[in-house]
Amino acid sequence: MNAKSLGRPKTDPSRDLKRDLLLTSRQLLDEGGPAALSMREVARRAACTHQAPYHYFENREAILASLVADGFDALAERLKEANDLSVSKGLRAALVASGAAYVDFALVQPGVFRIMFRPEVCDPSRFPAVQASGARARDELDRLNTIVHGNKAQPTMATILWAHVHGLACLLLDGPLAVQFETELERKKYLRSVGEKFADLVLPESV
Amino acid sequence: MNAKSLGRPKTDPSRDLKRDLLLTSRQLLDEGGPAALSMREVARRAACTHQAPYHYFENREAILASLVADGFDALAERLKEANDLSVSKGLRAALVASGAAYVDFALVQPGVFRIMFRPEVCDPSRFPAVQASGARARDELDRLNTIVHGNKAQPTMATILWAHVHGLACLLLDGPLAVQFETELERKKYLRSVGEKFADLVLPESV
DNA sequence: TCGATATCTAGACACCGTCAAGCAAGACTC
DNA sequence: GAGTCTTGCTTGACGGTGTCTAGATATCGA
Repeated sequence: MNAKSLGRPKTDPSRDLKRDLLLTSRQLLDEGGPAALSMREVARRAACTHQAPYHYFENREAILASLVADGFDALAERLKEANDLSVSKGLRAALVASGAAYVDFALVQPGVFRIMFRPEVCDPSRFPAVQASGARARDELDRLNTIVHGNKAQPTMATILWAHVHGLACLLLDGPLAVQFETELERKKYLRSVGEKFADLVLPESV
Repeated sequence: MNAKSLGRPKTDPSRDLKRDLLLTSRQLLDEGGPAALSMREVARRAACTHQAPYHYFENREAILASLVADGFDALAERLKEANDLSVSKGLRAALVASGAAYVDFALVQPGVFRIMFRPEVCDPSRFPAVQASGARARDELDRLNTIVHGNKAQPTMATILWAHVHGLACLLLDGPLAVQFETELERKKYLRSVGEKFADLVLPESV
């Protein structure tokens, strides 16, 4: 039986409910965090009954897991692009760009970023796709470490790199840095100087 | 009217329901995150009706806010003790101890730590006590910055310090470092070497 | 004795996630 | 072209949730 050709095609082929549900979910997540993402509200906004989402997602956590996996993929992609700068622009540029990419991702997709490291919201051990995408992001940060330190790279240094960018993103999203800046320009300027300062610490010989 | 002397004293004076509710809440938070903290479950565990908690807390968020404020106070206290080491043991010892104190706090009170930087769970702007306690913790980290850098201290450096310890705590609690270690001893050893390595970066002259 | 007040209890409401059942219609088999 | 399979939903129900409203009861000051 060819599953693809069976069954009723959508009455409105221009509509993709699954995609709409994911878009709506991301919106709700950005607006009010995971607590604001209810199956019934998602359904209401996507203009379907409260059970329709269960056709595409086993349960609420499966929606979150899908968003988290996509989030890690997007983050890995951004980090890869930043790391690749090392070829054309050198170590230091790659280091600064990676930090900026990580923080920028958190600011652009705050709702998803906030749940990406929260096992009680979405437990990676129950979603292999989340684990795989998470590993991809992690690999890029490890790669940054070897780019910066070459064969002298140590795991402790990779941890320091990740802790720095992750902590910075958290403080900017929800911590004291969230309310400190009047304009986006100010914030970017400050972030840039933090990035440069951190690069000075990690690559003192290049000061 | 002296509000303290009015009203019915507790039938069982050895019982302090408010305290019990807070203890129970912290337990639930550690067990399953904020989603697991329901007013009704708190009431059940504290052996009262589902409405009794409302006598002491305006709503669910008020319980969380109380825990968060206490959490920031405890964190500030730990950081203060670590910073004070600078007098007897020097800058570097204070720097390493502060990082260890921050991370240790997150591991000892994971449930509370996880919601301390999550405005959608507990919005500081609605709870002045949370803001005040949060500022106290922040002040200690700023103080660490001036201890380490003296009159050359810059805000960017304070941000780097906070981002480092906060990121480390997050990665350890819920990130990739959470599953990496077999024993607590291994984890402590690794954390120690991360702390020393970070101190090397921040205080290169003392290497 | 009599409110006033603290400390709760009891019931109701709307909303939540999700289980169970069913229905309409295109695609395939014959 | 009838019958069956399958998809993509809809409808209804259940027990759980936060919280509003309305008491109930016990102890104090007067």
